[in-house]
Amino acid sequence: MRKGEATRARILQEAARQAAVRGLSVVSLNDVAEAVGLSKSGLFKHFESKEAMQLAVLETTLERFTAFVWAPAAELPPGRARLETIFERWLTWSEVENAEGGCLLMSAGAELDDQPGPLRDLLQAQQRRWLRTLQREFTALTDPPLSDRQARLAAFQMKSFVFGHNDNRRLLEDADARALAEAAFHDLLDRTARGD
Amino acid sequence: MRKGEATRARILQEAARQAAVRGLSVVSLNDVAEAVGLSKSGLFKHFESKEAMQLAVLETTLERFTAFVWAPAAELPPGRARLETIFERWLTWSEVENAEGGCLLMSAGAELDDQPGPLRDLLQAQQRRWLRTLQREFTALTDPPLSDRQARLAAFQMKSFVFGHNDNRRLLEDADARALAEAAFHDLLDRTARGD
DNA sequence: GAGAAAAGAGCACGATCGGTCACCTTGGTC
DNA sequence: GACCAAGGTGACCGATCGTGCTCTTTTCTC
Repeated sequence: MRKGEATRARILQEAARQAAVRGLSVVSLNDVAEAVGLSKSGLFKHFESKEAMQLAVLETTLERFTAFVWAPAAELPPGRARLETIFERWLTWSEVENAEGGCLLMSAGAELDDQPGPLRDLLQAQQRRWLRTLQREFTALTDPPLSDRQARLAAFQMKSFVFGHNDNRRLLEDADARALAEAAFHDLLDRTARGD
Repeated sequence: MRKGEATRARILQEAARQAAVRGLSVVSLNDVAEAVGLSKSGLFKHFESKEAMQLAVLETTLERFTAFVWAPAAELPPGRARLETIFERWLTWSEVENAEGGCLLMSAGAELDDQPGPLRDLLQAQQRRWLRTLQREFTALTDPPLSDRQARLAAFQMKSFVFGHNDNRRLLEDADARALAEAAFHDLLDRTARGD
């Protein structure tokens, strides 16, 4: 059982890597098994189907995302510094996690947005929660607190900048992607704090 | 030849539809052929390979994008109204073009960003040009004109809002996605015009 | 209307896909 | 050290993948 959990983790790691590069729905069980040093049928002792493996990949990636982006910010009190930490960690996450293939959550979002099923359901639920978290953080930014609509608008922009950063960096290969995103975000923080 | 061009167009239309839903690299020649009422081998009289077909799909989609988004704006003089038209048409494009599968250019961007080849090259080149076009439009927004850096930052934000709109609408199924994007964009126009 | 070229059908190929089954090997427990 | 379940292998299944081949039908041109 100890052994089993270790190989399961190795499988998930490799599967996540391939999913980030080729797409979550296009990972090949054969290739994953080979890379891990297993036979294809050996995989099925850890996951009852390909979809179950994809789901596990998504779950562990979501957990890693929370640990990497949210956890460090959670130690700070609500406010501007916390939001800045979230944004910085978020950008860094999308840069270093699966460095070759890019952020899995982002590519999976584009991939799953029109393919109903448990994968989409899971990602949608988490992303909705994440966006509400951001909204809550913005609400706590000013005194008196922002209106719901203002906070939603700010959270929407914050998230948009992460998407923009990702596209500029990966498809356009723009070396200034991060600087642009940071500048846009700090403008957003400034005018939100001013109460625009 | 007249006949051939017609079926070629039908093939491209169906292939684009499937590419938007399933992903550009996962379109099935069999399914495309069947949907068009052709045999699989019949496809190869119009495209020498699957990749050639994907490339043609991307090319025609890019042309349609330009015709739908840019052409109406090009009739207006540079300035705020033109930028507003571009943004509105862009959002509408992503909503109505391949309504079931979403904007092909967006999903293809996420799909191709780590897969070198002519497909990625084409999309990257066009998207870079498009972003420069937006930057140019922003430059012409104020008198005196915006600095390069300011215009780039504005274009980056505009594009980001389209990405955010797309994700909110399709994955999160947020009914307010368009309203949020429009609000964010008009704020951007306002403060850019003010010279922030 | 004859002839050539284009459009398309049908079949088969090798590869790969996710998945199953029977069998063997290892590791942990009493 | 016996035992049993967990971990893992290899062969194999049917389906589908992109693609090449030969052959027939349609369409355009003179």
